[in-house]
Amino acid sequence: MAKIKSRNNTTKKEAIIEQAAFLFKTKGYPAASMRELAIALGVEAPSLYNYIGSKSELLQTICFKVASEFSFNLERVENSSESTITNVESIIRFHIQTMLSRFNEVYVANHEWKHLKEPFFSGFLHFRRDYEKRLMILIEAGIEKKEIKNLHPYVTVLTILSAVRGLEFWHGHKKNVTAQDLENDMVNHLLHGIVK
Amino acid sequence: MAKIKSRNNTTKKEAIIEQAAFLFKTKGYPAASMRELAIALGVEAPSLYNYIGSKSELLQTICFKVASEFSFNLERVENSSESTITNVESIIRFHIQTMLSRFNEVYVANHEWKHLKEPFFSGFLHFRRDYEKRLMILIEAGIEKKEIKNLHPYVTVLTILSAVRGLEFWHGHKKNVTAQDLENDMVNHLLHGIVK
DNA sequence: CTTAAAAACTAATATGCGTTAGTTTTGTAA
DNA sequence: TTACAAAACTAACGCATATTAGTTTTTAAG
Repeated sequence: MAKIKSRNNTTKKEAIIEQAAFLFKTKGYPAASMRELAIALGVEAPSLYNYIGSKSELLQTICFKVASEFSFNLERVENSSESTITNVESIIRFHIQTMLSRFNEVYVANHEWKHLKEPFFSGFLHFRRDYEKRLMILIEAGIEKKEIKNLHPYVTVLTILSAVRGLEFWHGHKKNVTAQDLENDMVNHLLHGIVK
Repeated sequence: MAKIKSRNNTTKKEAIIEQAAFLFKTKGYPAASMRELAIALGVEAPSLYNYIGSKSELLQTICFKVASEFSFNLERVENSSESTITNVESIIRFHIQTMLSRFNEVYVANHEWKHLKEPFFSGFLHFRRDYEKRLMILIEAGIEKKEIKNLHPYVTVLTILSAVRGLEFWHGHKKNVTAQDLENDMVNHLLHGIVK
């Protein structure tokens, strides 16, 4: 009867993943049911299994897709020959832009990864730690070059990553500020502070 | 047979809430079961209902206790006659200290409040928005007095709140940095930036 | 020692979950 | 029109959940 509605340039599996990202974000992974996901796609729950292997496979797909994109971007920056400040700014802007344009998936990767099953849980944890470590190395290089204040590198990394992550709250608000202004103000804040 | 172990100066209900905070933090509210909570307290699940009304009541208690503490602190700052910078610094330090000393409960209030049932869900959402608004008013006053850069106040509030929230990741790491150094470095970063 | 309340227990209920099996419908190409 | 595969359906299984009811054990005071 009803057919899974797939937008022109996406497969049905991609449509399921997209809807799952929205649902996992809204309800949280454990509270999101396959029946509810199916209804949102105009279908009965068992029909989903013609396209996917399991509920947890959906979570894995979302989390690791996001992870690989951030990792790829960081690699690009690591190979650049710009100043550390320019590199850090570039990373902050990538985080902000990705957070805003791919909100559901990034949110799920940030919040629901702890419900991954092994070995994916450990794999994702390892990715996170590795990503933070690579950022710390970047920051340390900047301190070495006297471009950046001698604060503890992990605290700096944590502050930056946490701040951009917090855009999940801005997403709902839609204040009278454009995405571009938001991005510029946050970069300014994180690099130069708020004290005049 | 087995008795709920209550530490000397806490009631059994408080012991349940404390353990629930740990469990809700670790597994997430929907995935945390009353059976598991009971086992952690050395008891069968139905016995818990001699002390509490329901699972969701536990979540409500945790979320609103944390909320009231932050609200109370903000009220204190609002009535102070210090400079805006001093006030903002005070709030940041309170967030950091509370995050570190009351980790489980603050984490649950930050992450699991969306599983509150009505009218508590709406109530908590209202509290959050109100808290952010009051912080914005504080920031706006600082901009007026030319103490603070003219960035969009909501972006500033979001950046600060998100950064301190991110300490949930530090908690596990226990890097070679004391809580005091962490606090000072993060305050320094958020007020004055990282660029030398 | 008796007694009454506090606090544990066992058993059971209703509900919802992810998933599988088997069947029917739909869409497409020969 | 026929035939085949893709994709939907219904029914059901096994399991876990929060919670209730009713009963027994433990605790502590008179």
